[in-house]
Amino acid sequence: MPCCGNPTDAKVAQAPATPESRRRRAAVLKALAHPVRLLFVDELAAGERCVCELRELAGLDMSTVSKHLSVLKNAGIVRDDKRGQWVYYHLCCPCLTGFFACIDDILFPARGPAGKRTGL
Amino acid sequence: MPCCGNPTDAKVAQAPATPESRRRRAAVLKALAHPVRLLFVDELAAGERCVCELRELAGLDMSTVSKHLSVLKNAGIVRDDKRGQWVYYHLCCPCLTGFFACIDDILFPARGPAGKRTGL
DNA sequence: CCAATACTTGGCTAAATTGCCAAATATGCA
DNA sequence: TGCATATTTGGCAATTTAGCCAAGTATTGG
Repeated sequence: MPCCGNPTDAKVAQAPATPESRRRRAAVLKALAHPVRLLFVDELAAGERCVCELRELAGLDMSTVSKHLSVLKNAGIVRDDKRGQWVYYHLCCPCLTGFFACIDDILFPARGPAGKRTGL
Repeated sequence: MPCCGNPTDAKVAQAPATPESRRRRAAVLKALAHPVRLLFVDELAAGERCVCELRELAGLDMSTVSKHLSVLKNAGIVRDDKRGQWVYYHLCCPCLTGFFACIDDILFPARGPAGKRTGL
């Protein structure tokens, strides 16, 4: 069972958002809001990876990769697991696929004109 | 029918992400990644609102509110509709409720320890 | 123990973000 | 027309972000 269920189940009837819940949700969104971090999330959806694998995938400096991963970790999106010389990262929540389908509906609406937007 | 369907339907079996799709998804996430903009999205989920209503809700300068709305608009999340003296904003995509349920599963995992995270 | 590999942290710069104020634009009413 | 209200835009200061390099820590192999 995916952790998010589907939009018609009980999860959706959530408590009203509060300033605090919005602040925390914004923090998660902000952590995801970078192309390189989305790349890592995509990759980790297929299984755990060590930092050097992700470094090669992204083609960035190891320190940059490490900082991106710490952003994801602090947001609760991934966890790390040090085994010997390597640190392996994995996703905490498998729900992100449905999540991205939702974003893509904003990007590529199936129905009606999108209206004008810039720079997306 | 919600625009996003549920995680088990065809929407989820999407084309593999590309650098471009990640860039665009990141842009949507970034637009949502602010507490005030989440407040507006919550409010607009109940129906259209004019800028001055949102201004009062947020307690911010009108110019600040206008800029937040333009961020949401440029990301394709809301549209505006000028009627007389007022500009009304409304959500483009009703899928955001399920979307937030997914974020909340990261924030409040139902199963297992969350591991350490900071500053969320 | 020493060197190599894996990773993180600190520091720097350039760029982006957020909030406000002030000014410009648009609409409606008298 | 002329003023008030609604909204957007420009500009500024403070803060944050993203990338790199350099330096520090940890683990393995010889």
